[in-house]
Amino acid sequence: MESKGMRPDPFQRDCGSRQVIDRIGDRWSVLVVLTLADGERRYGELAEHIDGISQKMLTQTLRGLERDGLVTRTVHASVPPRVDYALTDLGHSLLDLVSGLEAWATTHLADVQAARVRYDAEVLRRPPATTRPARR
Amino acid sequence: MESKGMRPDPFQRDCGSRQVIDRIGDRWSVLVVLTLADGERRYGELAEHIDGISQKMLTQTLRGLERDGLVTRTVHASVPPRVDYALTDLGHSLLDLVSGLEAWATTHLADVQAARVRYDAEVLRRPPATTRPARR
DNA sequence: CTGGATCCCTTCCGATACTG
DNA sequence: CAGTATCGGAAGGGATCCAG
Repeated sequence: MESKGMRPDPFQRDCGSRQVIDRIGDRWSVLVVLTLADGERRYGELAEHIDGISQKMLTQTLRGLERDGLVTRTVHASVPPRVDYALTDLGHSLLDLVSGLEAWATTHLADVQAARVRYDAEVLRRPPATTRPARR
Repeated sequence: MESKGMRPDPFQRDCGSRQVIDRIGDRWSVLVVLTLADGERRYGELAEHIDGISQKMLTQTLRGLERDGLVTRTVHASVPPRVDYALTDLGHSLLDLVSGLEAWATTHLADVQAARVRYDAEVLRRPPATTRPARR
């Protein structure tokens, strides 16, 4: 139980805020949230839209987001079954941030790729260190 | 080579923008960037400030950030050796976003934790499905 | 002090098969 | 259609020892 005066500090290993950052940082969570930006989507729609995600990871990611109160899961008792996912208010509050992430990624992609090429070329030019004598 | 008219699309599996998102999503990258927000830091300072990070992960994370052009690495030829890390302009452009992430995490931590408790309690109440007959 | 190299255990994650 | 169950390979990540 944290007292009112204490702010959560992600630099402390046991602070829950680090778990929150981890979830946001999750590879698929960002893409799922972005896909739900325009409104609710069916399970299959999500799977189709997010190229390369496996059934397992999609389900697992959705469960995680649901558990954290970021998305809702609505089961329609019909045949065939239909399940809709949508962002909660909490989820929407995250949307701005995540959109910003996407925007940053797309606008600075070229810079990052250029930096990588430069770095890799530099590393290749480095001598193998004073020669590594086989140990012993 | 992408033509000018094509925007990077993180929903495509092979788009580089997804790699960028992955780096941001990296567990330690966010914390390292945040630590460098106030200016350059020595290797040891970073290690001390980010509770729970191992030497290996710190070094690995810094290399990744350096490769992507987000941080600079400055070696001072002294004894004992001293290495300073600092954000590049590109790194600074990311800082706003990452700070937003931290802010969101800390302000909504309580909501997330409450949602988890609710969800977990709900799951426990669920019946073990129509009974699992030992297969066959 | 700042790491590089290794060992090794854990977690992630994709592929596949099966159920309501 | 929307999952769950399971297996095995790949990657993540900590501990330790060593070098410049």
